[in-house]
Amino acid sequence: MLSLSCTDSRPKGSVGLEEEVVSPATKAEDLIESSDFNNSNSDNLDDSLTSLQWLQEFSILSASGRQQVISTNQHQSNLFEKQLSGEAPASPLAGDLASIGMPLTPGKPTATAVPALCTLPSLVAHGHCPDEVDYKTNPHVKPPYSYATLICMAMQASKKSKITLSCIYKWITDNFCYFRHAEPTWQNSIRHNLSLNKCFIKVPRQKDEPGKGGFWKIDPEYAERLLTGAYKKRRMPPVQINPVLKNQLRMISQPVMTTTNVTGVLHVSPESQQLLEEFEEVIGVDQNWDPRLVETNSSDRWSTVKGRKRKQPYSYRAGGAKALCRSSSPLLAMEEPKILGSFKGNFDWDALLNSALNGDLSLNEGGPMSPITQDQDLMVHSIHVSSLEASVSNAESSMLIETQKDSNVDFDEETFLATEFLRSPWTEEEEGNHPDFLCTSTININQLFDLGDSLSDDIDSKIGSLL
DNA sequence: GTCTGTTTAAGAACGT
DNA sequence: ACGTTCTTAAACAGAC
Repeated sequence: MLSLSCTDSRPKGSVGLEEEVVSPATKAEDLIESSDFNNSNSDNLDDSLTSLQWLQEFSILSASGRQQVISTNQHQSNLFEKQLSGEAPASPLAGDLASIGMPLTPGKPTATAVPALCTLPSLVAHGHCPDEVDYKTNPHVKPPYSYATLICMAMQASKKSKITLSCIYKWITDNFCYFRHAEPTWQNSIRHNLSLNKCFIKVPRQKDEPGKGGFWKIDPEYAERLLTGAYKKRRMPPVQINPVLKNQLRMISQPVMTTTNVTGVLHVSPESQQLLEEFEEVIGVDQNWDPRLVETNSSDRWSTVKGRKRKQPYSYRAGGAKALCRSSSPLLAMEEPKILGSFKGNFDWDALLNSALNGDLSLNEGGPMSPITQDQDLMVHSIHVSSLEASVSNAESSMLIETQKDSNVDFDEETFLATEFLRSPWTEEEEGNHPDFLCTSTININQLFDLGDSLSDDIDSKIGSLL
């Protein structure tokens, strides 16, 4: 059986960190030290179990057809029970499959009874579910993020206003195993993106600063522009198997069947929240920004480009098409905090949800942000869900529903993806303790539908009323 | 020589 | 069909 390591090999073009730049690893350590990343897996598991992210998936599925995701099997049931009882799986599924060279193609049927693992509702509806894949350890599948997004992620994770190219390389290779094994041509693409993408500004190195190259940061002017405009998104890049390993993947012949992922988890640790807020501060995000209040005339929105002179045979993100779907764009990454900012507002998500569901899915008696005791549980159509983070999940679940039903809001599922990433950038020091974004165990939505079609139809009808 | 940064070109994928 | 976004590849120049 194929077993691959992703810890040593680096592209020959890999570079080391410069001293003056705080490495992502260092910042990750800082984050770990100050955050609940120190929590045990079981803690994360608990969080995942308490999340109402399933509701988001539920709403998505209701809109797109639930049949595709409903399947039950004993394995899933057992896993679900284990999760409920606090017994975490020995290892993340994605990692397991990766360790045997199993190409994880999000959204495609796989043969084993793969539990529906998905903390990224954003991609579920589109057949992509990065959470099936632990990109940090899986060298086979190219992360479904654009290079610009990766750069933004690196910048954000660094918690610095500026970051060097080498630091970007470092962060990407540290956090995406694919790039450790890939040909270093991706670095060229990174540089290409930095040069051409208007989101990124080069900050020249001071004369007294040793080292090569300059620094890069996200253009605040561009970010500011985003405040008055909607983000533009693009498709999710197709799943790409690392060509270096492609041949090895052929060795794997066992067909696998997986259900489309229908569950998800959102965690917002206080530290991650702080990180996000710092990021917002850096890019000047208006905390009161409300996507619902933004007009959607994208052509006007993007008619003025930043004044920075730069020869650009073409420019990223200058277009005005109403592309709102799947992209992993830096704009998105910058836009998401704004969207989340609106979620931080006083909107009564609880009231919305409760009224929408006629009380049948009364998720939170105390409102989105009301404290919930450790032992307080949620009963969702007989599905017992402990509610450690029910408040947050509830708010965000409602959020999705709200935005989906509001046609004026170009809210995209991937917003959740990048947002969640920004909220919870993983750390490279926590190999065994995967941060909440990628490898969180989740509730199996199938359990929810075991209740029977009649009940599901009832739920569908209620959810449908929201859309 | 290596790294960094810019620029051009081509093509794929997707939306309109 | 066309435009946009994004990726990939390549060439080139300057800095270290």
